[in-house]
Amino acid sequence: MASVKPSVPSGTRDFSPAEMAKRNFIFDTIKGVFRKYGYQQIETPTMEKLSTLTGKYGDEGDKLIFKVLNSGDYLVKADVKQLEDRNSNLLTSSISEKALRYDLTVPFARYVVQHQNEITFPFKRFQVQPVWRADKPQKGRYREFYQCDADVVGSKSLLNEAEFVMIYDEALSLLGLKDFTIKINNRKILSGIAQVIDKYDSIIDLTVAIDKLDKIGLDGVIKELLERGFTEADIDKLKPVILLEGSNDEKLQKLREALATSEIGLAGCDELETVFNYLQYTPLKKATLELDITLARGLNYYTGAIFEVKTNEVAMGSIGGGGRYDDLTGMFGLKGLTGAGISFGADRIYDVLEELNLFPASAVEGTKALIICFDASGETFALPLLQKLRNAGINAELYPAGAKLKKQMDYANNKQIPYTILIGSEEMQTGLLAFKDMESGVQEKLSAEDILTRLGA
RNA sequence: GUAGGUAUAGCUCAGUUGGUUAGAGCAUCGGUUUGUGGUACCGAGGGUCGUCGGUUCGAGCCCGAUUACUUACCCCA
Repeated sequence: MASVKPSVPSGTRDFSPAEMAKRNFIFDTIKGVFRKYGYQQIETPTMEKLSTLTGKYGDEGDKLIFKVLNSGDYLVKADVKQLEDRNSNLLTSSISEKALRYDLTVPFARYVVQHQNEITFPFKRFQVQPVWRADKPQKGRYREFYQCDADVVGSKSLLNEAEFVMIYDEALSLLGLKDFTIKINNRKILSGIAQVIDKYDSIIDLTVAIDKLDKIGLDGVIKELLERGFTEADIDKLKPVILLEGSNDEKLQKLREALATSEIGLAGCDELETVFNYLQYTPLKKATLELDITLARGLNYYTGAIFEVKTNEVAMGSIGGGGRYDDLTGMFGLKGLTGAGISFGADRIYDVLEELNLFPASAVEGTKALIICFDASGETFALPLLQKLRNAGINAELYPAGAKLKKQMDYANNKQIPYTILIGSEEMQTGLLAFKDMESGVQEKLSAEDILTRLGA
């Protein structure tokens, strides 16, 4: 049999022990903060019914859903006409009924509707699981990646929005970031702007264009707006709003003036002001909260607040985002439930922490002590000590089989084990073991009890 | 979907205008050293040069196709 060169599908990755330790540091920190704020963890299946997912992410999104082929002889049940026509799109529905989860929000909505009688509202849940997208991978963009979501359904209160800001602030501060900006905007303000220039129907084009301000600059935005059918007069009205400056309060003030004729726009201003007010009572640790009118985000289902988080320490896309979406569960037949949520981009946070060298040494909790025997006769002597170490909560190993010392030492070095305990005939006779600090090379004769003490037991 | 780039040892990559037997570093294994690792030295294993076809006396190198990977755009986290 020809051997196949081992590799993983593009856009997916293996994670080494060292990487997993760092990833778990991120996940554990974020989960801890979620729990602290009263969010409870759920998980949903890797696969959802295809019908649950289709139509929720727009036409582009539907194409990016990984479909799972039906079990058994799926072609028997395939639609003959579509098969002959080579019509992949239509054929899909007759050969695939399941698909990989595309995000955590839609499965969550399904969960809420399905379990509505068991849930006490407002329901605060968090979820940390991988999602899959059949996208073309590129830098910082994978076909399998993790989302860390916290959402609350069944509460219109803007306290939730304020709490999201606090969660971002606390979690990212705990991860070691020192300078990051939580950008906040409100979909209603964007609607108001579109209303004021009388282009309410073109709100998507409007937001897609101004969202790119920091990427392509004002001239680029103007060009894009012109291409999308906006007039010079529209743009003249837009400019002062897009280029707002000053403190959040000053921006709000100017916005109220600009949006005076738009009821919905003013409602958005009111909401933002309420959130800002709440946050006056809970000072932020490291985050800067910034009202950013150009923040639109691609997701069109946001109806109120919109969040995006960026680090100011390295050049990197957003490391978190979220917002409020009314009628989250409406697509599954449960009307009138509002939801709001945030998400942490764990993979990007990883890159940021790596670049800034912010992973603490404690994140890598490997073996602390390796017992090395000169020959197999030391093994039975070593076992009781090994158990004592482990009972004391010290990660410890006994090198299996009687390998040469060099090999055992190399093993300790490669695994970055800081201490070795050497056992030979002399040690077994005297009961004093060779305790070696692998970094300094210093070796001492210590009793088992002293070794336990030295290792902090 | 659009447009580029790359493909040679387990990994990272050299390889001259096309010319004998395919190169290095790292990694692995063994030895110098049978009670002591990191450093050093010596040695070994490991390749259908992505695949198929073409040009040529001769192709890792030139041409075409194909596949995989990768980068940017659209979009997204």
